[in-house]
Amino acid sequence: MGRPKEQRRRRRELVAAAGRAIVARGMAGLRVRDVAQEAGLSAGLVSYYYRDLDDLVLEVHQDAVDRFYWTRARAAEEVTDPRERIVRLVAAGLPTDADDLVCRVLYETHVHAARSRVHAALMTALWDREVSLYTAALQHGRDLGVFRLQAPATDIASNAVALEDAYGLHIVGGNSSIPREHAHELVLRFLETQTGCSLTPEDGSATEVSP
Amino acid sequence: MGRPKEQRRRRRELVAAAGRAIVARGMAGLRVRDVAQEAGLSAGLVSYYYRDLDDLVLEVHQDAVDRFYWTRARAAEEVTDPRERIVRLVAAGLPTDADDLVCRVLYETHVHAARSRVHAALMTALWDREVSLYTAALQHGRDLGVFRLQAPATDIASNAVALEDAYGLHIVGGNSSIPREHAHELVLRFLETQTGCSLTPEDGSATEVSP
Amino acid sequence: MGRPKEQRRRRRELVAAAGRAIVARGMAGLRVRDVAQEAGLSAGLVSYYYRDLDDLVLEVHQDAVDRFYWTRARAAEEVTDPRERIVRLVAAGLPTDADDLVCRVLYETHVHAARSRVHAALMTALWDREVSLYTAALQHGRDLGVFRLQAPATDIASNAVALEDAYGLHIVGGNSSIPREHAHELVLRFLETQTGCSLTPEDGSATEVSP
Amino acid sequence: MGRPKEQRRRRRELVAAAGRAIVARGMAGLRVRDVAQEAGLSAGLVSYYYRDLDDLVLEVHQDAVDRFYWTRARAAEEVTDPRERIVRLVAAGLPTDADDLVCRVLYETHVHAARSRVHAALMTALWDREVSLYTAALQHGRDLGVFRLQAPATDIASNAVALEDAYGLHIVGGNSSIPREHAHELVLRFLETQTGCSLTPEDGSATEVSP
DNA sequence: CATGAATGAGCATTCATTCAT
DNA sequence: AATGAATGAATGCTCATTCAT
Repeated sequence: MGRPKEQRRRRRELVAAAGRAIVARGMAGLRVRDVAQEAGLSAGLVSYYYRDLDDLVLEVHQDAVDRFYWTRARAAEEVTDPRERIVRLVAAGLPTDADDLVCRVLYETHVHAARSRVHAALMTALWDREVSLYTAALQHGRDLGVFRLQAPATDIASNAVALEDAYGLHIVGGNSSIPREHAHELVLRFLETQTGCSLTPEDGSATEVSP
Repeated sequence: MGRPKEQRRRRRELVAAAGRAIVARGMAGLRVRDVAQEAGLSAGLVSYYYRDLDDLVLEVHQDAVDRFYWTRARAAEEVTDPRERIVRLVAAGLPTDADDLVCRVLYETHVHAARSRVHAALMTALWDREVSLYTAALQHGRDLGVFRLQAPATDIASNAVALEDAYGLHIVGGNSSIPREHAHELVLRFLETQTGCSLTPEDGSATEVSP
Repeated sequence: MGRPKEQRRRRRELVAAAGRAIVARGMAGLRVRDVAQEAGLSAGLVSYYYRDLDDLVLEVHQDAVDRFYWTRARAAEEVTDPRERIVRLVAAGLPTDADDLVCRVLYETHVHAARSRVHAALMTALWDREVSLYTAALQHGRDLGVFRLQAPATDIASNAVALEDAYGLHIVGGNSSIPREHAHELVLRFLETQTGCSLTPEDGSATEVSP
Repeated sequence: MGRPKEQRRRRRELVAAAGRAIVARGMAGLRVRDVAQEAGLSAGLVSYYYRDLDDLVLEVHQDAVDRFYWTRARAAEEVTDPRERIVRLVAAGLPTDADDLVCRVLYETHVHAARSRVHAALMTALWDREVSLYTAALQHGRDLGVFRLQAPATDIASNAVALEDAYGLHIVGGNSSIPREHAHELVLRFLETQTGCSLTPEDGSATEVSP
């Protein structure tokens, strides 16, 4: 019944609206009304498309995970130099600012994962994919002889992703002791020591660190 | 007017109950009823003690911050050896398990900080205190000649706290790719490379890492 | 957006129901539930139409004022003879019986006026309009030479309205010493002495009072 | 049990407090809490003295009736001249101002009489006593040859009391078209025409009205 | 497809009352 | 005698949902 094209469009709108609503009201406080208002629709229509709010929330999480992952993956793919690739991964791995929508949705859903198996699974999946991204870049650099890794690639990758996660949490949370730029520096310095390679992005000529 | 002793006792009970309720239902979904039920009291009595739920939530956050910080500070103070001190800081900095109450409350309130100045301030304060704890321990070890720091003490401290924050988030969130033990290892390995010092806790005889 | 016709009908129903509820429970004791029950609707719907009960109460007052005034004005207009007109004004100015709905609503709101500027204004407005009605009728009779007024027309009018107000209050209040018929007599006798004109309605031939 | 003196004192305090509370919140909206707060006591104690609020309200009504009646009776008794007596009755029959406590209580209870037999009886009793007061004064003046009554004494008395009741209602209700002074004038003018006797209180020498 | 009307369940809150002190 | 603690009932309100249009 109806045109499936319209259906899909509406659902995409609702996912976007729900994301904004979650950011505004908090995951656990999400109400059908909020989604409707964000979407500029009636509350009844939201129920019409999503019988269960949890389904909608799940799609929001999936959507955020995809957006976040592919943004980073694409950013990394755009360059071949392993140093450049790492620098780009870090840049795309931190929230652009305290209002970064995708990141805020992800933190909301991540904390919510403590109460939901499905969301825990999505969180785990994103983690694994992010670690893979870093691992691949690190191994690539090592294979090219650019990086001299001080630890197993997956360990370095894990810690890099962890640092991003933590600093991201504090950035969107408004921790005044950690400006985004500072966080950015700290992650890069960490990777420099772990790869034995300068990753200063400003001068454009990332060079090996002399011992 | 009444017995202030009883008042304070009740309020402490309610703070504890509210913490459990927040963990169970989520920060934004917290209802007076939940707190009352957790405390085994009537809903009316919760309103009687806390006209505004926000006040109660704030006390929960403060309480969690204090508990978390002092547990770590005390754990660190119990030993004088800088290596032991670092090891203890890491152990006390990660959730004991996925159900660690204080940690789950902290993650709930941290994400909520994105919507509340006051909670952002509390989160910032905890961060600063944790970084100080690590910084002091690192400087102490350096002064004793045990640590050869590969970066400024505060930078290493920041990254250490960040790693704990992130791994803690994934532990309580049920990330099956990061068991607590693994996270523990990763943080310690990070600190070993940054301090140039073995921090293996098992054998009890932490020794310098030979280059 | 919806059918305004239906909206207005529902609101009129609610005003009527609220009037009955006020009479049954008293102005200050009015509850949303009472209105809903009187209207045979759910309590939620009352809130849906009137966010604030005060707004509904205000409309009830306005409605009662209008009904009361226009009933009297129309009654007076139906006849041209000034004596008949006065007689009709008096008859329409007293409650039909102790259960007269409009009158009971008016007394409830009048007493409530002591606590509310808005209701005081409505009460004043009704008073002024009633006095005007009598004043006009008295002047008309005087101009025709039927009445010989013993005092300024507005003074007589004021006192006539006051007598109705007081006797009406006692009639709806169940004062057993003042049956409606007696009150009616007393007001008419007062007006006979003030107009120097017989106003006996029974025999149908009101004649001048001989001095 | 206990000292009955204290009991009676407390109950008198509560009656006074309840009167103030009724004026502030309205008869039907009266709550135990309001009485307690007005009396500066705990809510539990009000329940202790008056198991049923209706009993307290009844005493408030009785108290107001007594106060109102005896204030007038005493005012009238203080002078022997029938004109002076009438003038004093009128003065004591109108509220001193819009906040006149006894009068406001009486109007609250009078309107409430429409819902309560007992209060209707009290209202009737007050009415009868007031009419008696006027009737006696009028007959006294007539017997002395000072008044030439234009109607039966009880009829004039009834109308006089009615005028006071109505103007009093509008005065406490805040009817801006009827200042107290104006109401006072209108009642006196009415009585002058009915008694054929000047009742101007200002000059101190009330004299017969020449026809 | 989309809305406003309408409901009932669930919520926080307020209240009168009871109880221990 | 008097109070504050504590509760359960009741109230108003908000919400998700259903339905007619």
